[in-house]
Amino acid sequence: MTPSNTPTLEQIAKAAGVSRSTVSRVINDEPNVSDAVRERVWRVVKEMGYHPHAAARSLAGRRTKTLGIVIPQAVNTVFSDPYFSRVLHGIADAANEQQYHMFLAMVPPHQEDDFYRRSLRSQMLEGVVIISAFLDDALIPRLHRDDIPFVVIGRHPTIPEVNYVDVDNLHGALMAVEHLMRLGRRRIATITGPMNMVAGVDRLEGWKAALRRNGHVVDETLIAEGDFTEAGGYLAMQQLLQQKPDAVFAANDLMAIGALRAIYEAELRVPADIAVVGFDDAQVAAYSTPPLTTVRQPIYKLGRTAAELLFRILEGRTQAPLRAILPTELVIRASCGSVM
Amino acid sequence: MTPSNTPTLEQIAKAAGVSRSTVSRVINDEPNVSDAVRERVWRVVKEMGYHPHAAARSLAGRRTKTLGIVIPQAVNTVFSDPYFSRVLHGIADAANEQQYHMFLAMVPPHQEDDFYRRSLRSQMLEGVVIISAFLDDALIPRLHRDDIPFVVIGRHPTIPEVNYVDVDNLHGALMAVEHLMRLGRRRIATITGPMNMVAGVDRLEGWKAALRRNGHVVDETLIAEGDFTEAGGYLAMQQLLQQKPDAVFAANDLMAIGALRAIYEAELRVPADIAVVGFDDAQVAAYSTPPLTTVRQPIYKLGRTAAELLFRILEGRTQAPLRAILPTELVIRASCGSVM
DNA sequence: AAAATGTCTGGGAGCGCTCCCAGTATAGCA
DNA sequence: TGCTATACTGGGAGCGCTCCCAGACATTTT
Repeated sequence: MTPSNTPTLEQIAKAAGVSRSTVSRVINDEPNVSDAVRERVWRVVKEMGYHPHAAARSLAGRRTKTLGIVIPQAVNTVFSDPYFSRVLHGIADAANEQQYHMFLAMVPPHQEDDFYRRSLRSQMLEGVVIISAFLDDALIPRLHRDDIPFVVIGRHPTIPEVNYVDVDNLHGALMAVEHLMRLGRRRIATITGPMNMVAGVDRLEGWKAALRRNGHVVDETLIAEGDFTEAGGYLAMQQLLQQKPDAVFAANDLMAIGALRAIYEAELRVPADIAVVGFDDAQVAAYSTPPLTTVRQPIYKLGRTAAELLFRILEGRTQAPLRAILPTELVIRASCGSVM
Repeated sequence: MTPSNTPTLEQIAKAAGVSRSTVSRVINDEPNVSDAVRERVWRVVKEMGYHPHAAARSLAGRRTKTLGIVIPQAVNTVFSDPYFSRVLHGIADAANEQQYHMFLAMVPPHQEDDFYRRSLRSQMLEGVVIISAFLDDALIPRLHRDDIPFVVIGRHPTIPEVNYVDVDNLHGALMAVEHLMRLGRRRIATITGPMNMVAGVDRLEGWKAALRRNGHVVDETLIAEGDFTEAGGYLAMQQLLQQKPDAVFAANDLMAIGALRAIYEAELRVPADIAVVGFDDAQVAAYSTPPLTTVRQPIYKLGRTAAELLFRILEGRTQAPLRAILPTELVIRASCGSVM
């Protein structure tokens, strides 16, 4: 399939009048080759269009210079933002800097097992970045058991040795809710994410923490579970409207936009009657009516940092579980009522 | 790094009391192995936790069972929709069905060359899917020259032998514009995409075709070039407002949303004063105010079809340039004025 | 002066598989 | 009964590299 006229090391060696070993040294930039030889070899390499054969390399040496990226496909449908592109972008930039290749696995539900054997155990990957916020992901305990180096994007609450990168969901949510309090809101409801995702759980915790810290009681009737989709936010808001809240914190922007829709249909105004705050600072947030106050998370950085941690693990420069928590930032627009 | 206690074929063979060849036959589901032996080997394979070594396999055989996905990073920033996730999703599903692995390359601008050598020529990839709508992509002529099988997502106008998948941009745009005409609009402007992307060019052609087919003259002052971003759409619309159009066709939804913003700032109403139609049916389209009439394109299918074409090429079942044009569909919402 | 160090080069061994060919046993047919 | 077709099984060769060790030579040290 691929051009079979690709020359091998041996052929280059012959053409340059040196040995296989010397050519290998040259193309790998190793020392102990005279300048004259080095130059001659490079010339022949260019002329003959030599490209090292990846499989041969990783069979002989042990390095594949490849990292895996695992995305459970179910997650994909939940984050229907440019979330993935941006995370991948971050990983890609880090990988490129280290001359690493990226192997992408979008794992269909209930096929983790098959996939695991085919891809992860084939020694094709030096390490893995998992984009997953599912709490019950089966892959994580497995990778951990099999000693395959990996970093998860999204905190892992149950296995303490897991290396992960996450944003400070709790603090971000807390900031958002306290902002609403400062603006005089009293009955602050929340639309949560799915409870099998850390992001969902942690943002709810942030909402609760804000209430407690400010002497409010946590009123369970002001909590409605959503699923990170617009439709879910809409339904959750309809339910919450019966509790007559004067503000709502949605665990992501898409649900906040669904909430806006429900509020308008009930003929209430935002922010006059109900203030709305989202999470993510997705593109839509800036263009909704009114523009959404939201908690921005550094998605690109999340990907980049995950890859960087993985490289540190691969270089063996560290033993301890590695983790990074990136900061979030409150972006104030019109929907919370502080800008009219 | 990866568990080095992974057994090899030879070790399995010894443990099962058979030869290397027999084990190879068993794990590859080849015929000519007695049921008793087959079963015994499988048992030992499971017990010892054998997993074939990918690099060894592809060095010995010639198949890597891996396809590459190339995304010029610049494109990524232009399509800031879930576009990529969905395309990847489509490719992933097709790849999974064929037990193929996916190799992801997000190529930074001006690094095509380096990347090309490292990844594409290393015989790691059996074929490549290119997600690229840039007309001047340097990779395409190169792959073509080097005889590496590939399929491009997005029509390629200059090299006739290129295999590609695209949506019917021209017809989609034409439908949208004719829809506006049927609603009585007379001065229909357009905000184009970048002119170095086929999607941009073809959608503009569709707008022109609709005008011509219906006896209008093509008024160049009703054309403003955008860049597929919200901000670009906003600026283009501001410019177009001076021509007093009664409708505008934007080459994607994000620009349409930017146009809405410009129109509101000029204190005009949509659709009463100006009707707006977008392209893509991105998620935002349904939630803008008013909801956007738009041309839906089957993004998931685009990815899936590209992979399927590639597999057909790899199987050698075809010689001729392979291409597929997928249909678009007009989604009517409020912004065009036919639903009030 | 000989010995010790350092620089450069070549070739053997082997990574873990697949492919091919040569066997051996069993069945099928004259 | 022989002889050929057929089902299995084993082992050599080799994919294109990297790693390691040994040798040739130049340079420094005692």
